[in-house]
Amino acid sequence: MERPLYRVVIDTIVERIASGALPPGAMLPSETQLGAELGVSQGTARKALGELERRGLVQRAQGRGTFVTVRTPESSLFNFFRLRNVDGSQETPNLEHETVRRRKATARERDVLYGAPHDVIEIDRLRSLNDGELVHEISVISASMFAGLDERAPLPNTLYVFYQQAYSIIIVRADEQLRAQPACSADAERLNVPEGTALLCVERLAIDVLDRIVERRVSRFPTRSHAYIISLT
Amino acid sequence: MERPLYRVVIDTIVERIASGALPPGAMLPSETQLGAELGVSQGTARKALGELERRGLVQRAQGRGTFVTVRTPESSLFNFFRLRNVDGSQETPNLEHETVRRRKATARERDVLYGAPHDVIEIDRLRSLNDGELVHEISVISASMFAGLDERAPLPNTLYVFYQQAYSIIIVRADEQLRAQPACSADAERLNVPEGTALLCVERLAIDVLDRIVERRVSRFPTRSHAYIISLT
DNA sequence: CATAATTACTCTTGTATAAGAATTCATGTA
DNA sequence: TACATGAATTCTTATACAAGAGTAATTATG
Repeated sequence: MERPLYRVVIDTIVERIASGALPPGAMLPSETQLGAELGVSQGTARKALGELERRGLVQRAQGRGTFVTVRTPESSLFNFFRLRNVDGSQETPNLEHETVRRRKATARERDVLYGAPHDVIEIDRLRSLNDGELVHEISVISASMFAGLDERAPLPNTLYVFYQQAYSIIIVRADEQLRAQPACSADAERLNVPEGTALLCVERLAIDVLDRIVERRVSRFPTRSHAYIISLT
Repeated sequence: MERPLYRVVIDTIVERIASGALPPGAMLPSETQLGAELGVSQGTARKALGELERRGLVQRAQGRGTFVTVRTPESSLFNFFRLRNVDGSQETPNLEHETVRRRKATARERDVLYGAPHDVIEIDRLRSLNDGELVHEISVISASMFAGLDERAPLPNTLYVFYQQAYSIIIVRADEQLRAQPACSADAERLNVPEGTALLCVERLAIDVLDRIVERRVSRFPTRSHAYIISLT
């Protein structure tokens, strides 16, 4: 079973990006150089780079070159924060409250997170949108994979950008389950809504470029002035 | 302002599929034939076909050929019906009740639907999942674009397959807004849940291959034993 | 002489073409 | 039935040329 050459090139570059050898913003070798280095033609290197561009891992511009995609707070929000105003516009949520602590993993977390960690770091955050609507998020990550993260509070607003910059862990996909649930008393107090209010509840598994489930996140929020928007293809 | 050749090829094939000249399941000309017919090389025809495959409009198999994607009830459900069991498995919903009627479009519908129709057809359906959970859907389409549809009840379970087969209208995208809302008394009666139960409310605009908004659909359902699942990239 | 505009050059990716390999499927034959 | 053969298809790789972007040299201009 032999991989095609262009796939070998893809895997090589993915590995270099995942390892941090090619950091965000770095310029990749040109098609010609890459082909010479890996012993394939320029056209084959080109095919690989095109596929990586489709995956969003690199960005290309005629005359300039190919660059590792820089995940800015804006682009990260655009991709992975689906809450929008009714007119479709987006706003950056503000951090209202944050607690970070290290604890033992639950059975479910050990099952689902990459490496079946014994200890996890739990990031509990309350975020607010401009008109006062609140979002409660609990993110759970492996303590060994993100060593020392629990001592670096306060954390940046967009965690995935931070994961990439500080740990070379690049989130490329998120699988989500959505439910509508009534607010319990704790929810009601946190989110400043009456108990029993219908909340949108999102359970997310975030997956990195090496196809590892890196984070489990549960979000709860009302949808009075905002909606979760998505495009199915 | 000149389109690249491969884009001309893409547009040509899209137009043939949208017009019904290439019906679902039809075999496309081979790369060589297509190239000869349109005056481009085999490689350029190939590039166009590859892009159409990525869009899901055609399916290709080495040694067999290229075929217009057949939208089966299964594939249509997989793409556009996001409700799944907690284990990720999918089941086909059963039709419990259906009413189809023709009426004047509301201002919002005229705004949003392609062609700003004066009259629309409203398809009101109640569907059930295996364990009894109910889903209420209201689909609204242009009466002129879907002439005679209101006299063809009962309609098939999967409308998008029917749209393609009977009207050559191919849905390729759906933009959705999700909210959590309490069940009103009408909801409660229809869905057999207590009034005030948290419901997931989905407003969908379905878009066809020519980028026209063809249908507006509003769904409401509880998420006790099922969840709306989605993968973000 | 200083400075701005132009030109030429080199590097990059984008587009187009072609040839051979791999796969599938039908058909003929033992 | 089993197997070989051949024709048709897509898949992989390679190569040539076009076009965009940046830089340095050159020229024009005050």
